[in-house]
Amino acid sequence: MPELPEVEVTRRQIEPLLVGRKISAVVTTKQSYFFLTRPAALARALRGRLIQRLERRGKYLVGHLDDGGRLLLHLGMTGQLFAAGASSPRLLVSRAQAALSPEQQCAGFRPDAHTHLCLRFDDAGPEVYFRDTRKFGKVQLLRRGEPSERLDKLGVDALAARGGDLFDATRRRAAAIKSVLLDQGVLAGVGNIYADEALFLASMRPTRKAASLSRAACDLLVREVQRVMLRSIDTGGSSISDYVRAYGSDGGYQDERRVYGRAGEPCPRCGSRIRRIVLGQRSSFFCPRCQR
DNA sequence: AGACTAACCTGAAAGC
DNA sequence: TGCTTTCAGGTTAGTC
Repeated sequence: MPELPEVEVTRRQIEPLLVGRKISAVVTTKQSYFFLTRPAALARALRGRLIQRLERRGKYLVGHLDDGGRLLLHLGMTGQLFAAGASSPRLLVSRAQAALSPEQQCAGFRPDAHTHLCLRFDDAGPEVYFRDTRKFGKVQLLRRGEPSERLDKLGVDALAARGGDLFDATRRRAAAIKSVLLDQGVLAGVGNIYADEALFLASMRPTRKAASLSRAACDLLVREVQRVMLRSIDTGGSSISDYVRAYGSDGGYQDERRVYGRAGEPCPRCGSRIRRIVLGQRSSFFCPRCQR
C-alpha cells in the first residue's frame, strides 16, 4: 500500500496525535530486522521525549524529537501507523469513519502480534501503533546530529521534483524509464503503482530506454507523476474509512487506477487490452497501443 | 557506476 | 473442502 501518497495521508492523520505529547512508555516486539535500532535502545531513548514535528521524505516519515534526535519510520509494504486504545477526545476520527460503530472503526486497526511498536503517552490519551505483518518496514532512532545513510541517498521528493531532475538522471542510463522512476535516489516516493499510472498518462511505455526521453518528455512525465499522486492524496483523506474496512487492501486511489492491476481489461483511452509484463521483478501494466 | 538478483517476511487469492 | 502454489504496492546487499 504505501507509496508517497499513502505515506503522506498517514502523516497528516498521525501528526496531530503525536506532536507535543510526552512519551511515557515504549512497547515493542522482540528484536528483528524491522528494528534498525534495537528495541531496548529505542525504548530508552524515547521515554520522556516528545515529537515536535512529523515530516515526510519520499516514503519515509521522520519524527523530530525535542532532544534533537530523529525517529525514522518506513512502512515497507504492509506497514500501518494508527492510534487507538483510549476514548480521549483527541482521538482522530475522519468524518466517514465517525459514522461507523466503534467496533468497525477498529477493524484491522487493533494491536496484535504484528504490532511491533507502541508509544504510550503521559496524558493517558490514545496510543500510537506501528503494525507491519511482513516486517519490511523499518524503525530507527538517530541521535542529535547523527546522519542517516538512508535519507541522505534519497533524491528530490517526487512532489517537489522538476522535469530537469528526471532529465539529468536519465542521461547516462541504459535502463528502462520505469526503473529510473522507481529509483528512490532520483525521485523519492514513486512506487510501482504510481509509476505505471504516470507512464500511462504520459503515453510512455515502461520499457522505453530512459536516455531516449527528451527534456519535454521528462517534464511531462514528472507532471503526470505529481498529478496522479496529488489526486491520490486528495482521495486518500476521504477514503480512510474504506481503508479501515478493507484492511490490508489498497488505499483510496484504487478506484481510479487506469492500468495497474488491470491486465486483460480494455484501455480506458483506446480500448486495447492492457498488458502485464515483468520488469525488474515487478509487475508492470501498460496499454500496448497508447504507450510507445 | 549501473544493472540485475536474491533475500527479508506473512497472508490472501488462485489453482488443483 | 483442503492442500499447494503464486503473488504482493519496498529496500538492501551482493555480484557482474
